[in-house]
Amino acid sequence: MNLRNVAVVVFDPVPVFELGVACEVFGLDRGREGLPTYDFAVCAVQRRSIPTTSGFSITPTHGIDRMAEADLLVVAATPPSTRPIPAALLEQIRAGVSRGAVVAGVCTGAFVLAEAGVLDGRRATTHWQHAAQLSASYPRVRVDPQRLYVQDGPVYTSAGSAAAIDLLLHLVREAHGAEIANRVARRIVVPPHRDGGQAQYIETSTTPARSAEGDIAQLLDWALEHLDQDLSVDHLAAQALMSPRTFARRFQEATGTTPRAWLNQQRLVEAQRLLEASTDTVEQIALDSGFGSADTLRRHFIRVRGVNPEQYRRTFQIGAADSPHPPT
DNA sequence: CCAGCAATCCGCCAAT
DNA sequence: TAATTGGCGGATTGCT
Repeated sequence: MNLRNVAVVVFDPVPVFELGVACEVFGLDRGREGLPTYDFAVCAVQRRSIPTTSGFSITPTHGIDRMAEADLLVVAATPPSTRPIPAALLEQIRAGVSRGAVVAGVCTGAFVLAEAGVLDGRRATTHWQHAAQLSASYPRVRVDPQRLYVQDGPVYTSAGSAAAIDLLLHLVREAHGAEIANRVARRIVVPPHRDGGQAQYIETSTTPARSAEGDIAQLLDWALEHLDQDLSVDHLAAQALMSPRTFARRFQEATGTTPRAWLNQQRLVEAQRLLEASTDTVEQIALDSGFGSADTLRRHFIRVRGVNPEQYRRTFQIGAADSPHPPT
């Protein structure tokens, strides 16, 4: 994916948080830190002062014609009152998909993508409060409210507000690799725990935070530092001072996945980083990231990324453009 | 790609 | 009594 030019579309009222996330990830010049820079624009149908969800107003600098230049179109959350959606805007979205751009619907932005028709037959998610309505209004969209974010081809959607971060970082990872995505994540101080390459498979937690989450969070930090070691469930449980059975339950509650699945995700992200940043052999990288052998790493890699480690490395070391797209 | 085998996961339940 | 714990066994996953 070539990702240089990003356009965000906002409506009335402008969702402050979602717009802020997009600005934080794509709208700041971090070129001095060796991170990618973007042509970034906030667009709206009418270039006038638009009220936000929090009482103040902003004035977009661009109209929706600006969307035609973008590699990535981010559609911010839209209240159901924003109807009808201007035909010219829907046309920009359809045209974007046709010419190979990527579109991302954040939160209720999925409704706009659905209205444009680019979600027909595709999987998508949205804020859990609106999932039923999305499904009812657009029967051709396969709504999965359990995911933090969902990719289907060039169309991405994310659940509630905070999942926008996970989605946009995922896009950064696809375009620029795990190393860059991790650095951006660190820069905006997002904890790495949901930052696995497969965060879209983590179920959104509806259970309230429990005190045990702190213990698990500590353990996750510890495990990330020791990925190359034998991290069996028994070892992890001992480290967390719990019985294996209780540990497994706590882990589920805190992360939404099982220990093994989480470890595999984290190890895969580490392997990706090493493939990009080092010239070590795949065998060595497999050992350093905690996979028992190059063969094991290869199988996990193909399953998640759709290409083998050698191909992935070549893509990122020669041309920074055109990252492989995993089949969905 | 397969087979053999170990680790893992999860429902169940007795004990706290 | 209600909630939590943790051991057990069988089905499954997934490693070598």
